[in-house]
Amino acid sequence: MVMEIHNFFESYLKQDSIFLDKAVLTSTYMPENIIYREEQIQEVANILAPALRVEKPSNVFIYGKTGTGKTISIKYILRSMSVIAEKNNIPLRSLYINCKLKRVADTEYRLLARLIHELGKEVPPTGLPTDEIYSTFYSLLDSQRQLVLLVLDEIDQVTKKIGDEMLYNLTRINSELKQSQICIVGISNNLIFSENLDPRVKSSLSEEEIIFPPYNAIQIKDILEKRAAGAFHEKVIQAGVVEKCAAYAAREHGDARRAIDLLRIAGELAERSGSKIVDISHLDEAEKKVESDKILHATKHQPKQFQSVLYGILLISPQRRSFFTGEVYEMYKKICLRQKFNVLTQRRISDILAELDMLGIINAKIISKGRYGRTREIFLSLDENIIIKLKELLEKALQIK
DNA sequence: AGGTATTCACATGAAACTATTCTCTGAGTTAGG
DNA sequence: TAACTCAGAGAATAGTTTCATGTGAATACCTGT
Repeated sequence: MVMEIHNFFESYLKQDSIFLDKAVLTSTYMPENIIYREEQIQEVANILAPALRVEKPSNVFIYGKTGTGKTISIKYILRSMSVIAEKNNIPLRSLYINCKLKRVADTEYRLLARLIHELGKEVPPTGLPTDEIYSTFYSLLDSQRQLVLLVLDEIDQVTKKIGDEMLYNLTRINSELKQSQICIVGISNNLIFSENLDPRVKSSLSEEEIIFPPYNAIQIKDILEKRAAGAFHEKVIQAGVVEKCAAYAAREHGDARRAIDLLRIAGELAERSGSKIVDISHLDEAEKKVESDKILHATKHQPKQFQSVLYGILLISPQRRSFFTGEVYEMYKKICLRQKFNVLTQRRISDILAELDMLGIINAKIISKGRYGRTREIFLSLDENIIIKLKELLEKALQIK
């Protein structure tokens, strides 16, 4: 047994990979130059350039859907700015925070804690009053003369959870600081994000706005080709694969990241099956895998109650094409009783259903049945394979049967 | 027939509560001098 | 007397409950012909 594993690793090592450098297809990879985004990068650079003279640039807001190159562009700019700053001894500091990361920066406290961490000081994960965290942050910022570029990626996620009060505080930091200056760059996926923001915050935060339009199919194809050339050995990718991949992503509002992910997974699947090439069939398989992984992963880390609701839906769905909140709630109650979980209120279930809808696991529409009330009409539009896997997962998690 | 008023079955929002996790503080305890 | 322990106070957070209010259109109920 041990020997077998040993042999497996030996031969795994010997077999040459179809990948030249897989890292090229990951989201952390930084290309030499970013194509089709030159205009936007120049614009942002124009706005932020005063930072190099230690003058406070205008706050910037960047909009654009997922996979339109926002994050990578801003990182690219930050990187080259800090290179220059270092060379010329400019006290410039850039902080990049992704606000969406669960349990890292998705609350006011944690976001600040994260910022402090980036500034090189540790702070306990909980237990302290928020004001204290604020003052630590202030004093840390003000400890020396410097200009801080604060990039908040997916900023809409924070506001959704904790309101815009903290953004207001951030915009006011400058007046409190004696030595330093801070410039905020907000990045948002949501195009109408700033509309339901406190007007004061809105005006001071979005002094400048830049929009990243989606890529079209041709652009995605070019991007993919460039990446593929770096990632795979020559002649691995079969004709038409890149094209199809691009077409698929273009259909989904020009999301380049998805296209790149898809290509990477297709490559991994091909490699795992021992193939020397990547063809369309691998791509199709990858597409399915991405979808099912997304859903399985999302459900796996949810609380029991959430899983119970989903299990209830799975039990109802084979018989019915669509069903309503009340029915799901009844089924859910039965499950809880049987498994001796405590039963949550319908109010909560309503929220859980909304979350399931957000995750794309169910498809819910709010309809009015006139005299017979108003409710969600729920469809479960998952592939048969995924349903089976999902059911297995849930039964295990909930210890059913 | 045509118009309007009701009414159902939830949706949606806000606030408040609960359990858990964590820090900090200071009293009490211990061990060594 | 310094070092250690440990309970209790105070905070933040996720998940939930409670209370309140909103809502779209199929029906019930009128009205006048």
